[in-house]
Amino acid sequence: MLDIKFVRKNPDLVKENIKKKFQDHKLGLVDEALSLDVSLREAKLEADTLRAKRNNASASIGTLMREKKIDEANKMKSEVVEINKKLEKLEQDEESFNQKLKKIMMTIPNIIDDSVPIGKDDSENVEVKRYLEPKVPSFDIPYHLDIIEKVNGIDLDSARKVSGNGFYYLMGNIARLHSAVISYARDFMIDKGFTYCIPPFMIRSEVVTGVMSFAEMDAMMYKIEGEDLYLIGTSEHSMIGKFIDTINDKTKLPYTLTSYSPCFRKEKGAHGIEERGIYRIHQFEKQEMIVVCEPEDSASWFEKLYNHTVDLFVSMEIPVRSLECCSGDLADLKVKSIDVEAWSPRQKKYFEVGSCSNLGDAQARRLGIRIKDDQGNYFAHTLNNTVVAPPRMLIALLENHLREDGSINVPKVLRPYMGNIEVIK
RNA sequence: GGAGCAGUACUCAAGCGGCUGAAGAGGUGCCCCUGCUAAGGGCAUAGACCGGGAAACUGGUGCGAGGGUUCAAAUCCCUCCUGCUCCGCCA
Repeated sequence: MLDIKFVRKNPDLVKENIKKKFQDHKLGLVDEALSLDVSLREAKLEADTLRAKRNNASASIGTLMREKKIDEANKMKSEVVEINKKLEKLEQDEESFNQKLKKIMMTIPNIIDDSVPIGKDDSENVEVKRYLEPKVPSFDIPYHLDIIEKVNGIDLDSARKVSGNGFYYLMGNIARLHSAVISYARDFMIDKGFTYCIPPFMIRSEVVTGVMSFAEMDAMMYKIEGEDLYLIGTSEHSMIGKFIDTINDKTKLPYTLTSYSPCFRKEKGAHGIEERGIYRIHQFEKQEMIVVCEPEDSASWFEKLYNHTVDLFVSMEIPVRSLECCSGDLADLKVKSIDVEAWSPRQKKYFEVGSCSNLGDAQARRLGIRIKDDQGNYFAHTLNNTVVAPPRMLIALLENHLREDGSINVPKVLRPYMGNIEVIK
C-alpha cells in the first residue's frame, strides 16, 4: 500500500509502475484515488469545522447551566442538535470516501525496485544464479512418492481415511528426516544470528484481515468453528502480527527472527491438491525467517535472506538456483522477490522450494509497524523468506540423494539429527 | 469455563457527566543552591494520527477496542480484548 501523499506528488511515477506490471486496467485507479482524496479532505475540513463549533457550543452550555441560564442553554442545545444533523451526513461521506480510497489504495501496486526485470508473467522470470551442478544420474529417478514408499516412509491410505485427501502420515526414517531438516534449519538460522521463535498457530480474524486480502483468506485459511480463530497458513502471519500497531525503538532494530510452525492451507482454487504425493498438501511444516528493519537496510537484508536459503540447500548438497520474479509476476505488495528453486533430476528442471520478498514499507504502512527515533517516527521495512518447508523440499532431497538401489543417502549435515544414520533403506 | 476486580500519558496514580487533554507523585531534561555526597529550590516534559495554512499557528480524533445514551462521555449502558485473584479443568 502506497502513501496517498506519495501518489499526490508522483501520479505519473505510480502510473508508470502500473504499466511496468502490465496492469493497465488499473491506470484509472490513480486519478480516481486522487479525486477521492480531494473529496475526503474537503469533507473532513467541513466536518472538522462543524465539530469545532459543536465543541464550543457544548462547552458554553455547561457554563450557562452552572449560571442557571436555562433558556439560553436550551437555545444552544437546539443549535447543537442542528449541527449534529448536518454532521451526520458529512461523517457518512467522510467514512465512505475513506473506505473507497482505502480499497483503491490496496489495489494500486507497490513501486517495484529498479532492478526488477520487466516481464508479463512467470515465463519471463529471470534466473539469477545456479549453485551446485544440476546432475542427472544414469538410473531413472522415480516419482517422489514411490521413493518414499519403497522405504516405508508414508501412509496415505490411512491419512485419507482419517483426514482426507491432502494429508499424510510420514513414517519411520522419512518422518525422522523431516524433523531433522527442520531442526537443522532452525540451528542454521540461529547460527546466522536470528532469534528462534515458536509463534501461535492460531490467530484472530483481526490479524488475518490485517495480513492478507479477503480473497487470499477465503482460499487459504481454515476457521475454528465457534471461535474467532484461524489456523495459520504460514508463521509469517503470526510473526508479522506480532508487530501490528507497534512503534519500535530505533536502537532495537533490526528484528531478525526465525520461526517454526505447522502451516494449514485449504489450497482452494488455482491448483488444488495433487493427487499423489507431498508437493501440495493441506498441512505442512515450515521454518521461516522475517526481518523488520530500517528502510535503507532492506535491500541488503534481501540479499542476505535468500542467500541463507541457498546456503542451507547447498550445505545439504541439493543443487538450487535463484530466480527473480519479473514485474508482471510480482505480487502487488512486493518491491522485489526471488524464488529459490531446487533441482529435480526426475523432471530435469528446477521447482520452487522457497520465496524471499522485500515488502518495502507497504506491509508496515498497512499494519502500522513504525520506527521511532529522536526526529519522530516512520514506517519500517519488512521482509520474509522461507528457510525450508520439509515435505516439499524432501522431494528435492530424496531425488538428489537417491541411490541406484532405492536407498537414500542422508546428507552429512543432517546425520547428527538422524542418530548418525548415513543411509535410509 | 465460572465468580470478582482492574485497564488513564515514560511509570505509578486521581478523576466517576460540562469548570479535565487530564490533579498529584516518580522519572527524565535544563537551571539555581550546596566544598564533595546526601538533600533542597525553580522551570519544562502527550506521544500518536488526520486536516487547514507560505509561516507563525490552528482545527479534529485520541483515557484498552468497538458500539450506544446525551446538547456534552475518561466518567453512564452494551459487546469484546487484556491483566490480576479465587474456583473448576487439564498436558
